[in-house]
Amino acid sequence: MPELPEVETVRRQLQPWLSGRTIARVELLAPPGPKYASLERAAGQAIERVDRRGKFLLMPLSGGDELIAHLGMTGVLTPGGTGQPGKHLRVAVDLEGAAPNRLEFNDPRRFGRFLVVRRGEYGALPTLAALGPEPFDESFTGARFYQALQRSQMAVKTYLLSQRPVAGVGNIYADEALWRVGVHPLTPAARVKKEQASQLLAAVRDVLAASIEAQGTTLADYRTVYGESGDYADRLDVYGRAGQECRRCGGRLERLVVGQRGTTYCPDCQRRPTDRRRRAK
DNA sequence: CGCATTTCCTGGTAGC
DNA sequence: TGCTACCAGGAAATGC
Repeated sequence: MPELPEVETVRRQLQPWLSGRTIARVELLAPPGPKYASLERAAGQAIERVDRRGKFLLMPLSGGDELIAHLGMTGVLTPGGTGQPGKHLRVAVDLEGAAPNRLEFNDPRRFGRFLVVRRGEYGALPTLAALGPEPFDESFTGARFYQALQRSQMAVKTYLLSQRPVAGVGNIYADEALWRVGVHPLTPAARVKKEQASQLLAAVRDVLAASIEAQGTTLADYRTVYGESGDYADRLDVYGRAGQECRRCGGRLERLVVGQRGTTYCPDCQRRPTDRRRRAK
């Protein structure tokens, strides 16, 4: 499922092809709705560039609008124009100029979004409006991350998934980063120590950077713009490995549910924070 | 406002 | 083989 590394991979591939291109028309094949709002406004505007914030692709348009794509779980962007439209084609963007001159958005599960807003006006996208810092922003320090964590009593994993303390971390990389620093996913965010917070931010950066280098993690649906799989799945230490052995201590990885999300962790490396109510054994 | 819960959606798969 | 039941989950909507 596309998280920051997968979206960044797609961005890097789209950028040289799409930037500067003028949109001739946009065809909406999905039922109209807020997930596909205002697409008709894009016609006649040029795509200035392809940016990314967290898991959102942001394409500022020359007429003062902005085209926003979120891949959800199963969204795939591909240069189209070949063959018949697929069963799950939701949006097709026709471009002026030489082929390939069509961008297709396929999304079997329809969790994705593909819409136009006035530039910078993210009222329809509250998560984007309240998005935390980009993890690779150099002015984003461990101290600032610690301050952000201090503001919430939520389980640290759930808080990471909210996109508020840092942008772009999803279920896979949250589990990976927490395992790397030995923090239990249910630890209240505000109880993460200052030193741990710095280590956690460093771990988030390391795992995201390594995955970007591998062009992301393909478990099922994610593909790059050119249809390739991401190779990071082979390097996952915890996600999807419940019941297998921990690569650090050799113990058995366990699965639990945190904030309605499947979570894998090592009960030996990631100790639960002290619970005062726990009875003596 | 903060946080928990529910909803959206369908391919894949386990079980019979 | 074909059927049902259930699971996966990012973000928004809803509830308290």
